[in-house]
Amino acid sequence: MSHTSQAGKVGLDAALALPEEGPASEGRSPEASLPPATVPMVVPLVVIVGPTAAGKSALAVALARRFGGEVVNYDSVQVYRGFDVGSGKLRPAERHGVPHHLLDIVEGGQVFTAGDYRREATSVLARLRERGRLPILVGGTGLYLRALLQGLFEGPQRSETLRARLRGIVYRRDGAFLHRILRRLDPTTAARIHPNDTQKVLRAVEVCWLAKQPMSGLLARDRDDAGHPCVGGLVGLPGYRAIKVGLDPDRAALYQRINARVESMFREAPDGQRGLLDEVRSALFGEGPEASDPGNETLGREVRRAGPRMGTGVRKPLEALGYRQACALVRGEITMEVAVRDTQTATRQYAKRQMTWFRREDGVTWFPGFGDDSEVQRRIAEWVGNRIKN
RNA sequence: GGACAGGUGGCUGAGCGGUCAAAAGCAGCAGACUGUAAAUCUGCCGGCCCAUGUGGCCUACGGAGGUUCGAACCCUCCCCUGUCCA
Repeated sequence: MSHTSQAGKVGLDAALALPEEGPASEGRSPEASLPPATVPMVVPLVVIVGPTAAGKSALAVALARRFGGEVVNYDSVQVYRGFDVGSGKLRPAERHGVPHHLLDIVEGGQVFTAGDYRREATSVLARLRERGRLPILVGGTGLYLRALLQGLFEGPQRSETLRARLRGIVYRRDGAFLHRILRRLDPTTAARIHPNDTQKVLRAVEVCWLAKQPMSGLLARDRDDAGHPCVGGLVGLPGYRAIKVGLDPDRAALYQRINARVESMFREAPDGQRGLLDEVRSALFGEGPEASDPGNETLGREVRRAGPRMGTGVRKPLEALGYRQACALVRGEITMEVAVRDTQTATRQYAKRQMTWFRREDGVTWFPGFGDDSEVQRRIAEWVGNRIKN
């Protein structure tokens, strides 16, 4: 099941390797069960889950200081450089010297996916293991966390060319038509995905097409390309024992915090620091590699017709909560009041979705309250301390 | 004081004699989620009841009366709100 850190890494990389490589072309002979000597020690890994604004980041820092850990981000917006205030990144001073990983690793114009995340995160974890540091995962993107902990099935990466073609179909016909195509390619998966969920239908068609086999088949595999056993096409994260902490603050209190936080994000920062609007302005109009933005107008129209899409010229993080509204505000399309209100609402809804996702995450121990409350920190630290020992 | 326009479920807003517990959107609640995920999508959404259904009952379209077999929709009066004229 497990491998040494080196072997494990290689194995993972192979497992994650992408479509170009032929199926059985591996030179390595699959070692389904490695000799015990090379099996790595199973090390603990702390995971913090919970809705936005619950104080996860503060808790992470507190735990890191207490247990000699380092923070590893699993938030899909915080990975972007230059998107700090709006994504709720801890400011350097608030990190109290604790190293943070996987922040600011992508430029605004670049696409970053769950697969990319898994690749980056596994290598960070390997490095921490070598240094004997306790990894503390914090963030809010359930899919990224799952991609890391459980793995992703071995399927093709997204292909912009194919997607462009498929989108053309959606354009000319409709989403339901694409779903009918999927039904022919892979009835099992088609049954699982609602015809209106074009984004997921599109991905499924892409997978079937590129892999030249039904996606449901890939999901049912019990052995990965390298011959290692896996479940449902997932290779998991061998060598780690996840200790999962969930923050479960009072709903009304959380919503109040969200409202207040959003409000202050939109206000110009008093102490000369960059605020949300500054971030948006520089992402939109200049400074930085992603300054010029030719095809944006045309794309805007496409976006409206075919739903939010990515492509050249569109910066993914600008579609994120708060940034989207801030853009509209900077362009003069909405007022400050509306921008704030919309962002507050959208953020509350996001928090709700996170709760739905994390509620069904396996093995989470939930704690009431906020993560920046010292009493809550103390209780959780005590509990985590016990879990690390066993 | 006069002339119009209007008052509909938490909000916006359709409906203008029966098929209306009342379109649609928003908000809210619940859920799904395997490479865009701070995304995308689904269900529920006046109350109560048998909880099987193209089910039953109650309360609802500013208030009070009236016309009608039947009214959110028509008439009368009253109370509010907006615009205009004084």
